[in-house]
Amino acid sequence: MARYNAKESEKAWQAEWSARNAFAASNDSQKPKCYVLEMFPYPSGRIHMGHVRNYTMGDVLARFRRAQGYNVLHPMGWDAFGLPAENAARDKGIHPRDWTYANIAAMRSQLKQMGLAIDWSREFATCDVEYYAHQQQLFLEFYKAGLVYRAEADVNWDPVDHTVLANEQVIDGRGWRSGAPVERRKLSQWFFRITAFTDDLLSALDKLDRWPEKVRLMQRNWIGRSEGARFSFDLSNGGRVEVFSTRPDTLFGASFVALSPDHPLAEELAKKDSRLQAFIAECRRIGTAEEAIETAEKLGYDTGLKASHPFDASWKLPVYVANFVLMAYGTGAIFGCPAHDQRDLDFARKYGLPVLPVVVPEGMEKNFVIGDEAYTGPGRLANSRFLDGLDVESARNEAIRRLQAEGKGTREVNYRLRDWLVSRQRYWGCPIPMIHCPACGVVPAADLPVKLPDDVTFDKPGNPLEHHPAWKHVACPKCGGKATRDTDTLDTFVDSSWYFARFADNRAQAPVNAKAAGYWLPVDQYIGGIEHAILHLLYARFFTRGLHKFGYVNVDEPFAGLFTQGMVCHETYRAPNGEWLEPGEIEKRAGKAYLRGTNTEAVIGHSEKMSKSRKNVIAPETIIDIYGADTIRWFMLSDTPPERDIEWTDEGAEGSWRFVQRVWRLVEEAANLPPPGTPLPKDLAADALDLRRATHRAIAAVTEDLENLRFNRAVAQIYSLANAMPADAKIDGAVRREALETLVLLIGPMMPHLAESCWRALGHRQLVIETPWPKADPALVRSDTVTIAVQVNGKLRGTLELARGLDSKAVEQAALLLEPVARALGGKTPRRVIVVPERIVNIVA
RNA sequence: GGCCCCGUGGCGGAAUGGCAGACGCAACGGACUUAAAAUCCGUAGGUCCGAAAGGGCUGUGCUGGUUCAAGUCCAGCCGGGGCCA
Repeated sequence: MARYNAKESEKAWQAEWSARNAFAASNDSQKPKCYVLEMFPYPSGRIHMGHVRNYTMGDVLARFRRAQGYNVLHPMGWDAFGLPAENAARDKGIHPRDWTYANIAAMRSQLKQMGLAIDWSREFATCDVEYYAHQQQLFLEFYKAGLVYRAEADVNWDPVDHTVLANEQVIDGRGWRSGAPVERRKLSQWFFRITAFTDDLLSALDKLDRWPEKVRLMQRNWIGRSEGARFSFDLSNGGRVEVFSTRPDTLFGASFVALSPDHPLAEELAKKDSRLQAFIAECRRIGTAEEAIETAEKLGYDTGLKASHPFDASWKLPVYVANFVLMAYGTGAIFGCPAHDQRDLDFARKYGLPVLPVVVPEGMEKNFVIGDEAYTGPGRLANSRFLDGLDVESARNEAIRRLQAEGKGTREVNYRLRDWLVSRQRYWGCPIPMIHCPACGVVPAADLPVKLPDDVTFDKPGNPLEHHPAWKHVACPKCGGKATRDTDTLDTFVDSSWYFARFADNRAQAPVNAKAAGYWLPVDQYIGGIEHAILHLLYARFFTRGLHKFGYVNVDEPFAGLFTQGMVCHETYRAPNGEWLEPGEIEKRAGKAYLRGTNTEAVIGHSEKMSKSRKNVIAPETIIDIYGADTIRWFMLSDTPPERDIEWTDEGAEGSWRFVQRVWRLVEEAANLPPPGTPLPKDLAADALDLRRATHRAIAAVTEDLENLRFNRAVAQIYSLANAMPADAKIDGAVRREALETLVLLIGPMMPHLAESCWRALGHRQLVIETPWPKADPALVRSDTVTIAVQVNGKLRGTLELARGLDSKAVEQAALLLEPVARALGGKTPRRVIVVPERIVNIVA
């Protein structure tokens, strides 16, 4: 008997599927459609375990739906623009294009080794001119629709690398690469007007019922709707300043007004005040990250101006410029109520400003004082004139009503969500198709596509497009005069905001083939990492609304179902000197780890997400090389629920491998099976009936589990069916064939190569991928008898095996006759007997 | 600090309010083998009684509550994680 040769068999089946063009999706089919999509990868050069887990899950679903009779779209592409390619160019002297396409070729071949049921004919990379040309067209359509605009924006500027940094690239106030202190600069940048859809992006979340609640919550928080009031303070210099506050009820607790360092008034005052100027410059050094601003020490500069309280003109408040006030939120100015806001309190304590509580919690009317913590809870208003005695909500409404009545302000809804800044001062991205003309201003490029020039160098800091001698110089499309191209490229999140629509027809002349997209969208199941819960998904939702507006798609929501899978983790090891060790550098003996080949003990650390820095990475290609793709796929699906972090273990991999061999053995050893299609006998022996029941119960359970992406449970059900396979040939052959064939079909989506080999060995000419999903016979899933638990006072005392549908009285009688029940009762008469039909009897004594 | 999620054997984890621990991993005992690997059979939450068969008690982070019945529902706490600050 031969062991299953995974390597040979997997290669052969992959070739067979490919030759048949088996996974090509039809844009014209009578079958119901199902669009399964995993987040496309960045072409770093090799796949990692996270990819394996992600793509295995998607593949199982794609193959399962296909077997169920759906016309399945399961495509793959490459999120191919981005900084690493430029870093490679600079460090290794490889052109970003060559580096990227070489990486794509390598990863494509690795993904193919996984045996994914992907329609490779739809593949594209976002760095393909054919893709980004369309993206430029879309950019211009957004522009014409008023959804793209140019504005001055604060950016994190790295003065050494001459580039703008994203907030997450600023670490402790320094550029992540250069280590230089980051400056806040104002630059003219391109924005997508995502805030045009704020309300809809927020309210439509309620309808995304196949999204994890967690992700919807994160998006809600990110959008950050808050209700409050916008009103103004009159200033001692004759001007006025508008503030936004969610707590107008605390107005009588105000002790200062604070402006953002970027507030126009602050800048105006700074013109005549060099110390204020210096202070503002100091503030800008923090960068733009909210967290950095939040955790920095609260600092202020007293402008000397006084503001009049809106409810009492004789009440004057000092006006500060303060580093914790964000220009981007509300109006860029606040009133400070130290008693009920922590930041205001920190500020007030530092500058010796009054702290007057105006909201007092229930029962503390006599002795309420504010210490180091602001009070933000419920209570009644105090020290607040006409608001005294009201609860917070009523006081808020009343304060707004009065502000409105006196013409000082209005009720307003504010959002945390900002417009999306998409300008990046980088080469390896989609060029922004705009031209700057000294005469005509900003003019859309007329010569699409605006292609990236090939002859660029990366020896200077900054943007290579800016340094290119010729590329940016161009005639103005409007007046023909000398003009320059925009040298910025688009944020790579733009690339991933519409790729799912392009997959509907990747050769379309238009950016999106409306007919094809109308057929395929929305994506029925999108699968990816939780790290994209906010930005990518929000941008894609925004973009889809734009595409809808332009008539490319007929939905607002791109992803009807979303699933976020957990990370892949592994144990970590450290040498006695504290250095991280790779799994290959240690060996385990009796539960302890030693440096390989020595008696030096290594420290076994926590299981953590696989990462190079902790050296706990296991390369998928190594595992595929040893065990094959089916084993690694099976591992990824087993045991751990898909949304949780999974721990990779060698033992688990071996266990999966053993199961591959076991299934193969079951098929090979099956003796004297009648040919495929042999009808089942009418009368079955008891053990044959049991096997049929196990078979059909497995079909029902696995089907339900796969429908709900509960892969780990499906795996357990399949193990149970394998355990039910008889070791001998006493059971009717046709029944054993049914059980075996079912087992093979059920593993089909998970271990597709093994399934094909087994199916062939069982005498089929057809492939598993052409075979419909098995159907469970309800009569066999439901057993005739039922096990009823019998409790006395809630404690299990025995079980009854009874026919279904017996009346309660009979069940009660049978329960009372059980010997352990009688013993537990000790002669007492039951006070009450609860009979839950076909489930349980509880006797209360 | 606010909001949300999660705490079940040695481990990963099952369990529409109704038999806790399915299934897998690791472990242990046995069979096969000259031996090993592979494979097969079996055992197993803890604890106590018993020679054994078997039986008692106890058990899902902690403390209460609701219920005939709680891993599951409610309240509070402890611990871990996430998001927003």
